[in-house]
Amino acid sequence: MSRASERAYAEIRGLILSGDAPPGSPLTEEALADICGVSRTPVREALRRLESELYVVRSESQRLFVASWNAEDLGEMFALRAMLEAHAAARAATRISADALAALRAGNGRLAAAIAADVPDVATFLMENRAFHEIVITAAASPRLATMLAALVEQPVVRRTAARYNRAELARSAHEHGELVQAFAARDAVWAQAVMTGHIRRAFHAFSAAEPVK
Amino acid sequence: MSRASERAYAEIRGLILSGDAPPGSPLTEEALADICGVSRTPVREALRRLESELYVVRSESQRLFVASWNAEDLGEMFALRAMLEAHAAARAATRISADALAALRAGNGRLAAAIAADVPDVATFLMENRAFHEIVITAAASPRLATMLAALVEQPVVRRTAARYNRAELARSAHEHGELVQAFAARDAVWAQAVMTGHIRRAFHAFSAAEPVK
DNA sequence: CCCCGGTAATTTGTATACAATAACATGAAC
DNA sequence: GTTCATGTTATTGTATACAAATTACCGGGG
Repeated sequence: MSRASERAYAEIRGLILSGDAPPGSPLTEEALADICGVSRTPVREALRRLESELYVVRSESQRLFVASWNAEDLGEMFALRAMLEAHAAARAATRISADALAALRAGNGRLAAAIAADVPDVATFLMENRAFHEIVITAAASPRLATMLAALVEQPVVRRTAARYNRAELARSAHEHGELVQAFAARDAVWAQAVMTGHIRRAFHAFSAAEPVK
Repeated sequence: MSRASERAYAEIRGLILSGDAPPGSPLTEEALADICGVSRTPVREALRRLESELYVVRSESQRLFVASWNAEDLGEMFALRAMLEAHAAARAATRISADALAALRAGNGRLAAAIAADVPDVATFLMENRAFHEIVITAAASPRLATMLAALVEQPVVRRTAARYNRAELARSAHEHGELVQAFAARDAVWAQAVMTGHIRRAFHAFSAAEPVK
């Protein structure tokens, strides 16, 4: 995708992620074209992509809306994510490079230190958390798996989960990441898979408890 | 998607599935527009969709080609399919309706009878096989899971696997479907998941043995 | 013979105009 | 007051023209 449609994609995605375009709100091509400063053509391409990534949904009459979700959707997304990401962890355990493993260890060390020092910098946590999971997915070396996971993890509602952690949950998350590093170091696929399954499912339940979906 | 782009999508997809557009061959918008009898605009939309469904791949210079695969890709696709479809079977076991279960039983009965009577009608088998798996996926009631599976199962190379079965493999497949029906009737998610896992993995190994990828 | 520029040809990207379709509002009939 | 028909408006779908980028080809130089 080239310049204009790429810009439009980033712009519209930003509107959705920031909440400026809330779930369920309609998206018209012309309005978005004005906002992005391009014509409708690249906007249409961006919307197609956002649709395939489940950011937007299309009504039977071809009108587009920001995707919304209910409790059932959320449960479904996390169940799939747990399964796929645990599979990724299992693959990563036997494939991860020494460099990548070191990067995981370093990132998690930084995070643990910040938590221990009682510096609950949420932005830092989100960044480190994201980097951790991305390294694991890359190490799994399965492009289709990566694509599928991206469709789940990039969903705004899923990204929001980690932002809601309290201090105890941050510490728990960092501890689980630490255990994953151990499992990777031991090249133990079964162990890694089990830890990741629990890691994701606990994240889901902590989030559900904290922010019950209407 | 509306008339012209829908037609273009079906037309181009047909070219890929039939082999008229073999893996690796380039796809230019104008040529496809001529073939489909529409302008480039709906062709572009169709190609975007085919790209998101992995039928076509895009080079770094934005040129499109029919997707190709190697042995590693094939193994990856089947590993993912086994995991996802086993999950679908597990969900279906506790959710499937009496009607859907009856449809599975009936379809598999027809198939078993045809095999027993030594009528190896491949087209019939493919149709029944496809219907069986589709009922299971529908019964799983997880739209995201269905989308992910479709991206795998619809791949030409995957669809080809079942077409290569010999008589013994047909019988085996029908028998496994029968066991799945039993597991569903018993509402046994663990059993259904295990049977489906083996079913897909055996299909993969039978195919790999019969048609080693260059 | 190979390599390197430069130009022509091909291909994709974007903008715009117009057509088709769906949503909406208005008003008449019951 | 409700309902249905109809015209109006808004929105999406398609075609086309042109711009930008990439590729291919050709000629000259090393």
